[in-house]
Amino acid sequence: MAGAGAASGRRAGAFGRAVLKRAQKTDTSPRAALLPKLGEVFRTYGYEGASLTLITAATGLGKGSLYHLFPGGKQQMAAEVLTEIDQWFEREVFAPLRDSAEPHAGIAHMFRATDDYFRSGRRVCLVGVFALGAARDEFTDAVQGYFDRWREALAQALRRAGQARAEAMELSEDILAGMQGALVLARAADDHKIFSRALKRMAERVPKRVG
Amino acid sequence: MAGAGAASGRRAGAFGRAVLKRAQKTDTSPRAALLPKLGEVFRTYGYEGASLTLITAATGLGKGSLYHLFPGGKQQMAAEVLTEIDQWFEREVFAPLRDSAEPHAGIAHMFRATDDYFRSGRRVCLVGVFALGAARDEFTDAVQGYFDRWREALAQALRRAGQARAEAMELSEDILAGMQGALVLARAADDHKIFSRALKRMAERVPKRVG
DNA sequence: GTCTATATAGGGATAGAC
DNA sequence: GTCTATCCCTATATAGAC
Repeated sequence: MAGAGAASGRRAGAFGRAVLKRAQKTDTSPRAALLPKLGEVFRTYGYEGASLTLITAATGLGKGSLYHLFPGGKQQMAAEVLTEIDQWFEREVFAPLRDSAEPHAGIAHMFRATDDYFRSGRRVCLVGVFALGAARDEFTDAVQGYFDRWREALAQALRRAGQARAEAMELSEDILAGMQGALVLARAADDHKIFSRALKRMAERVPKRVG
Repeated sequence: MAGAGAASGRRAGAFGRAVLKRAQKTDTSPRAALLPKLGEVFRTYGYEGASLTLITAATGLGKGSLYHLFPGGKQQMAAEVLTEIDQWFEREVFAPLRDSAEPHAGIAHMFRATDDYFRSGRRVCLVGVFALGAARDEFTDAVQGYFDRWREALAQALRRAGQARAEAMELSEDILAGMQGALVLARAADDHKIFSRALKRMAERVPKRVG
């Protein structure tokens, strides 16, 4: 779930489907199926804590198979997981924020998709976990880009919704920080409702549509 | 720095000083001097990533010395670091929130002390780092207690400042989450100003004193 | 493409000299 | 109280059989 490709393969001949797949960069190779499982291991144990033993247990594959699929080892696994996460957010969150005709709809969609993705607070943010640790320096671009493009897309939607430039910048920063912090607090207290409450309050801080 | 004991040993005879030390639990043993250095290693590399090799480099002590001082190994080191952090916040942040005659003064003091402690965003929160990783389960009480008592002390100050019970609970949660999230974003973007901006905006969300 | 060795390095931890 | 030397285990990674 939450992975790429859930929306593919709907109605197309063999040729059309292949084109579609390439166009959307949907990967049906065995590696693609592993990425969500790898993601959960990195999320739970962090980059350093995610040992190959834990990874073999989570994936059901031996080390030999893993290195066959990811010759670059753990680093490549994490890099591909980050790429997949980025693509998911680009499609499900950033693009709607930028493209939806009605900016409030895009913002509402962001809150829904985010709540889903983080399982209403039961799941932490892998990019946040990496950002806080030493792994940040090994995955700088992915970590910076994720938050940067999220903030930028959200600020743009807020501006389109009528907010002044400075206020849109500030509120987008507040909302992103509020979500990340709520994930920290939720996991610290082992109480996922902290995240739901925070999401709700942040949605309320978005100025309503005039008229 | 930012550790315990900076305020001790000011003006007291040998006996008075000893009493003072015990009363404040100020520890002048060599172990106490190591805790800040250990803290920085755990903060930077996380619990799993903080290898004894890194720790020996940061402290200038060999493994033998470290195990002489901390027979419980890495676990004990981390536990004592967490205790020291907790004591520092209890003294510099939680107690002022609870005890200051003027609640707004306690809250203002919290923002100043927090800005200092996190070096205006250049430093991440060790408790937050632990909370997000697998170490949380090994240090549950310390991790839960830290955020819990902070939130509780802040909510109490907000109530004393005139806020309704429910609003005080919500705002205290927002402020804690906002700070933690801002530390994540600041480190992700490698831009500590994100934290300062967030602190300022959160201070503005605290209702002003009436009159 | 998957597995079972195996190689090599680094992990945490201990013993014992000084 | 500090060091060096060492133990044993687990880490990542590779080779090669199937």
